Amino acid sequence: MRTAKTRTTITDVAMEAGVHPSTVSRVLNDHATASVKWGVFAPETRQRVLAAADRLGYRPSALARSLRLQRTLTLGMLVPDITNPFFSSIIKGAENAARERGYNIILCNSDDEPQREASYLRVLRERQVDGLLIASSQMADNTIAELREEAFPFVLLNRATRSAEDLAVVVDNHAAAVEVVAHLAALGHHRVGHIAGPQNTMTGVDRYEGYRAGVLAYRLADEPQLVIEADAFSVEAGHRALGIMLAGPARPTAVFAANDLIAIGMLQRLREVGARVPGDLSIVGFNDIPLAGLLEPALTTVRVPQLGMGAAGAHLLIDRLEGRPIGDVRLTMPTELIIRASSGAPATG
Amino acid sequence: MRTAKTRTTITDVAMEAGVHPSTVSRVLNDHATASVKWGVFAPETRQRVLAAADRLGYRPSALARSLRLQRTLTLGMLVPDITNPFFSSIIKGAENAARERGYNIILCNSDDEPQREASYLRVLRERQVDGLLIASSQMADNTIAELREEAFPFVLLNRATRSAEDLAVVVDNHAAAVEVVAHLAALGHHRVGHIAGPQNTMTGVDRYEGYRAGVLAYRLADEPQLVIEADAFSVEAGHRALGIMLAGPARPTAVFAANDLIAIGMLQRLREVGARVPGDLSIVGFNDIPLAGLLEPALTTVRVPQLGMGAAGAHLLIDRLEGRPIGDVRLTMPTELIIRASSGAPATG
DNA sequence: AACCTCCTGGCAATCGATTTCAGACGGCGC
DNA sequence: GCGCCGTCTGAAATCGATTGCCAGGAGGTT
Repeated sequence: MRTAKTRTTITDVAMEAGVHPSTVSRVLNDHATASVKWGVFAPETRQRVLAAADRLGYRPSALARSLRLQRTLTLGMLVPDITNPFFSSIIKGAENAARERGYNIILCNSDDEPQREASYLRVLRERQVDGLLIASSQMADNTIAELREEAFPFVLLNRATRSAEDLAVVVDNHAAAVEVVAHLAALGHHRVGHIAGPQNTMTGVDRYEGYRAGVLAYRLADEPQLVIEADAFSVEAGHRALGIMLAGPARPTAVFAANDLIAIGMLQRLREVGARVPGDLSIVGFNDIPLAGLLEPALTTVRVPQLGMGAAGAHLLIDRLEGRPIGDVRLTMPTELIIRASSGAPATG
Repeated sequence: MRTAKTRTTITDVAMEAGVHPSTVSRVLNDHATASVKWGVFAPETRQRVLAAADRLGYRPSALARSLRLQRTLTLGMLVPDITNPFFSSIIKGAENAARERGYNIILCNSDDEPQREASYLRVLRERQVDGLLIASSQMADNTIAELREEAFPFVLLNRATRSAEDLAVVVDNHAAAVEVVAHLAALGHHRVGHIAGPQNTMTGVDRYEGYRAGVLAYRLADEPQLVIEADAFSVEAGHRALGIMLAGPARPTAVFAANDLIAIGMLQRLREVGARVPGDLSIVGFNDIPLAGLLEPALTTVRVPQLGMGAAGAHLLIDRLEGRPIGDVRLTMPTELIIRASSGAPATG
């Protein structure tokens, strides 16, 4: 019983219909032959084959087909942490788009460990995924360079490389960060701090540099102690980092967090010390994850179109795979500053 | 250049090493033959093969191997919504466990649409995934019955069926719900409401019935208007449902939400109407998603070991796939009531 | 010296579908 | 009536790896 019944193959269908397997294949795929331009089959044969396939509940083996065609209709996706709502939204967007176009996604959670990343990369290539969606921010540039050299198709999400030929979907982190600082300056803040993301990531660096540009442009207080580098884009790291900043002499009236999770960690810290937001400290995040608007106070943040980024990435990759013309190699999605309750005017005096 | 270089195959390695492909296969897999009990090869041959494989950067094709072996070392996973933190944690747990044991996961987001579910199910079986992890709560029981009849291996996560043979990893929703009501009763609440989950899901029904049992056991107010069925396990549904309850004559002093997202929607509604939590209304959720403790007020909720459930599900499935002995067909994970700030004594008078 | 045993590694079938090449058959024009 | 052409279908190779079976050779025993 256990392994008794083997799957029904194309040969079974052929036997049942009394034709050759190749005929079955052609009928089911509406295939053109050298002589037949548009798979026009004798209606009688066609019917017999379809009926037989139906009767036997035939399901073609994607494995066999992939082996023959040398394409799997599968994309590999590498993300640092699926429980980060930012990435889960991106995944959802990518998965939807891929599905629409007939592709599936094998998901790999790297936990930001280079070793896991490398191991997954190997596995995905052994499985002959047609292409890769890489949202893993820490992946070493030379790992990516390797992919590029081997002409393995991939698209970077929420990061880019120096190479101008790599496909990537990004946002203008620098400009958005400047906009955040502008917003805080307009509210009357002069001492604006920044909890930066890890500086070995592109987003971390770009947002930090945008912050610096904003500080200079708006002539805000420019002191080293106003910036702390968080060791991860996480709640815990934000909690720790703000603790460090508050223990020092910085005394900011507003702090720009490198992402929403860091901002949430900061809010938590502020609750612990009994500070009011935005009364004692204004907080601005980045990404606008689904829960950002539901926090208390609701978080002012930069909206990044997460579903859109995922979808754009998948479409870009599939366009490349299918040889369609590609517009821009680097796609920049629009951002929008969403002003909510966590940012306000500084306390006077 | 584009398609010039085809992948290096086992035949290439064989040629390079001057041996037969079968020898390469056996060396690389340390394989026993009829006569050779433990893949003992002439060290010289062995070295030559390994060196050749290394020199050519040989990567076996998982596709070809899977076709031959009739197993893909791949699991399919169906979830209703990856952006729900509850499920993303389960996915993470499952993925970690699967990875440890050499399996990969193809992720499918059903969005709770039966049509998408069915379509994914078909695709996953065409791809010959070795087994399925099903966390999709709405999947019709007869779809599952079909899988069972065809002896297709699967494990249900966070739900079960009536059939005693189906593998499942669950929590005792009924008992946990009773415990929630007990907690609220102990705080002095007499009018405890319930925003129930969709009653076409097992978790929705079990938690509702546990609530009912608790209400009866603790002799609390037992009025129909104290229960509203949310139309989804989502923030928006919770927001709507509490609005409906508050518009009616129910006047609860505490409400048990069928899950944390519903509870978050309720908190949002209460902020809008200016009610204080827990002063005006105590709120209890279910699941303890990662952000539950970071909300303001921090959410009292039932902790469900999400990573553990995912991991247990993956292990259970793989045990079944590999023919290992299986302890309990239905694994019940422990829950724990986490008391935080959102539940307190009712206002007196 | 003949025979047996034990290693080692080659041969070929197999997994299931696709596709090129070629053959068969029927009809039509001359 | 014969040849040609167009339409359909069959035969067989192919994708890349695994594995049962078998052959040949080395070494030991009688």
